[in-house]
Amino acid sequence: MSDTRRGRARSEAVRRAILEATRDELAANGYDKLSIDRIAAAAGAGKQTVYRWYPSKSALVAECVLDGYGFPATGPVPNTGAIRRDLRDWLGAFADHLAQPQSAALIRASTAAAAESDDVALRFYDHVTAASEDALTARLRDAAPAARPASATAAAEALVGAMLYRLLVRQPATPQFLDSLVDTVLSGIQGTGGTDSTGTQAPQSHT
Amino acid sequence: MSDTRRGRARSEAVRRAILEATRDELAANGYDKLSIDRIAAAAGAGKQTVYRWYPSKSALVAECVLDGYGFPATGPVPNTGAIRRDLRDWLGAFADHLAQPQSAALIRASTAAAAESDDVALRFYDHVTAASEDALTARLRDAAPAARPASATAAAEALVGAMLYRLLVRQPATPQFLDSLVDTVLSGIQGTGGTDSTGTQAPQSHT
Amino acid sequence: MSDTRRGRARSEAVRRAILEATRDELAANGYDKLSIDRIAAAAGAGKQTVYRWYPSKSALVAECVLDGYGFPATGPVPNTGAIRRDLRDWLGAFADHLAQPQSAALIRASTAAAAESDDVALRFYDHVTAASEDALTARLRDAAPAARPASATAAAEALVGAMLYRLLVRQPATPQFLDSLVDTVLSGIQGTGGTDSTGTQAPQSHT
Amino acid sequence: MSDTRRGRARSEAVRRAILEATRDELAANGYDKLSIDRIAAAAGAGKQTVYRWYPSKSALVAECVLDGYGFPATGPVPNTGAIRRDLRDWLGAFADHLAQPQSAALIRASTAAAAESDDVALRFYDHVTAASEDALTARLRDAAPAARPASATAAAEALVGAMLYRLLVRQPATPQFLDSLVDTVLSGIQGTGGTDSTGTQAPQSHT
DNA sequence: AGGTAATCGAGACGGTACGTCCAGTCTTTGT
DNA sequence: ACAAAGACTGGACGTACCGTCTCGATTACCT
Repeated sequence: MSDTRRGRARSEAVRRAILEATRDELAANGYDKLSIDRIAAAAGAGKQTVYRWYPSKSALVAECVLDGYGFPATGPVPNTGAIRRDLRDWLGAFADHLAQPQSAALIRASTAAAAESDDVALRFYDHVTAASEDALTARLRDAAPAARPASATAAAEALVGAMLYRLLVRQPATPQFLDSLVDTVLSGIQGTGGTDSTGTQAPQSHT
Repeated sequence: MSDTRRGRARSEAVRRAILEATRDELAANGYDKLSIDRIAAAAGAGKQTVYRWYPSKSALVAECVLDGYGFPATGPVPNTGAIRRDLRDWLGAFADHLAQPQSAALIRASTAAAAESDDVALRFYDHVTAASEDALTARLRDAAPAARPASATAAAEALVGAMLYRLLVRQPATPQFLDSLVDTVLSGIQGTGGTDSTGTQAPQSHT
Repeated sequence: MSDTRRGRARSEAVRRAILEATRDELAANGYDKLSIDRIAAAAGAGKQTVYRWYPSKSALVAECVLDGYGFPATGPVPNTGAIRRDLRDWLGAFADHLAQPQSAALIRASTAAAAESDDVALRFYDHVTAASEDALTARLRDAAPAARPASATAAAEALVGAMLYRLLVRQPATPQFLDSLVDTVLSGIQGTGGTDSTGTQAPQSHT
Repeated sequence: MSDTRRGRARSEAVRRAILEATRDELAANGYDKLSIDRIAAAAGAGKQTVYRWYPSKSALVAECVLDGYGFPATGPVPNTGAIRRDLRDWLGAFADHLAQPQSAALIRASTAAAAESDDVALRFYDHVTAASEDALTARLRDAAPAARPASATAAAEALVGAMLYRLLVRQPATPQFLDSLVDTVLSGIQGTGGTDSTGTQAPQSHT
């Protein structure tokens, strides 16, 4: 009873070459114009080899961007004691990464891939939300132990959503924008404060 | 010196038929598998006529979703006096729209189109951010005249970004999520409060 | 009771412009790539006007080449008393005309048109065979009153057929070829002479 | 240094299917209305495969008619000792072939193809003239060893030219016409005889 | 050492869609 | 009524890719 496979072993080197070629093609031409033929040619591989590793264009892109090149590692939020500055720095690092044209192209490509494929969408969600929510939750737990977990999710997705939205619509995430974003998420809309004299304090259910 | 156009007039009826066929195709197959051939056939039009109106797949989709069918009109935020409830209702109406599978497909398609094309991305931004920011700004002005304009933009994009992100990654915008989102945007992350004893109050410049 | 047509009269000038544009297009691109759009544009005419005069591409080409430009008038065979030289000169003049690249292109185009359309084929036959047979018959009647009419037809079509065949297959009608052709038609294949010691003199019926 | 071809071998079966589909299409619709789309569909092949084998409509038709179906093999002229009857039989067999509507359509198509393309024209010439000239020369050598080679070419092209001309202009090659043609080529125009009392015996140079 | 089997580059295969061009018709305005 | 202009449906063009299949040539394991 043996699980060692017979025949020639699959080459990791070829797989890497395919991912690199994919990354280059994505940065140059975007998701829509991605061509398996071109990728295979650029990687010096046969088309069949590409399909052996990745069954579809979207799977290839997901692998490339999420587990290979392109998406930032989303490290932990730093903890200097000053939460506003820490959050701002963390978000700024993310913005700096998105400001590189090549990274922007890769992430836009992965959003297009996620729009097409449910599988990729879920991988995208798992990779992005989980990481950023964890980072945020960990930092907030230090600053405010009473924070409810749902708030961290909402805040994480508001931050990530706003950043990706800006990327999608080609608006730069300026320092001013990042400041306003951090302020909003930490303190609520300026001027409304944390209280609502006319509304109900408890969240209302809808739908 | 004449501005009268010679030749047969361009048919608005055909244009509408093209947009309707596009809408149906998008809902059925998604952006990637959209075929101009099929759209033209379904609209009873020649391919050339489609290209006469819209130079590319992305332009067609943008017109279809933004100025035709699919994207909610993003009306004004209601003003019952209770801002939290008003905002929650406004967002809930948006979420209800996105919960319809057909609408979800159309909007995912338009995000894919925006990812492909700078032009479409800007039209998307103009249509979505401007409308939601205006609605939000108008409502906040009533509630808190002192709010800075930048906050409205950040808040609007945080809300819209979070909603679109959820749509993209196939996560339903549950009532609980909407509640948390409204709370965060109105009051900041629960537990951190409106003050930050350790951070600087004034926003820091970054990058 | 009036036979004057109401409205604007059809313009002969436009018709001529159309034929000239057709001639130029044929010489430049050949029959296959002929485009009514281009012809109309070059003639400064609307497409409808072209179709009003000529219902099809082949009719237009027939009119252009046969009754307009391109095909030689096929005048009478000269009569200097020396029939061989007269026939040779007549054929030489035809060959000279076909040697011009533009004329060659026009006639090749008309053969392509004849291959496509029965109508054009018959017009072609009427124009070409009748004229050359008449010319040949008239000359032969002077030289040999006993000649049977069928011979003139066969000889005319052998000559015309050989010339068009050479044109079709891009072989120049060299002086040597013309000499051999005239010899063959006037005297039979060299060396076989006018008698056939082993065959029957009277033509045999076949089929 | 290797001449082994890599990749999947090209399928002769597909090539044959393409030629058969072409033959059927040509017989049914003629050269002008020939559609590569339809041919590929009828052959159960992709368009690209058709283009891989034949770069253009005219090349495809040439291959189909000349080296495939349609053009008679132009066998040797029979030798029963009676040259007139032999030649008449040979030509009659050719005429019989052209009398079939389907064959007529194929050959008309190949003349249209030759009119379009220099390449096809030369292939046509090589296939037709060479074969008929060889057949004729071989037979004449037996009957009249003194015949000059140039005569055989002229005679062959006069015969072939006349036959193709009749085909082009939709005139049947009647037995009477064939008789006259054979007489003309063997003995010269009836009534002029083999001598020319008023002309020069030696061919004149022209042009 | 010699089979056996999976993988490799290469590229032909049946298809689908592309974006362009043209045929032939129809509509609009101008003459 | 005719003419130019030009939009319309329809359909073929030749190209580019898709995903599959078939080659000969490599590797690797397994007798």
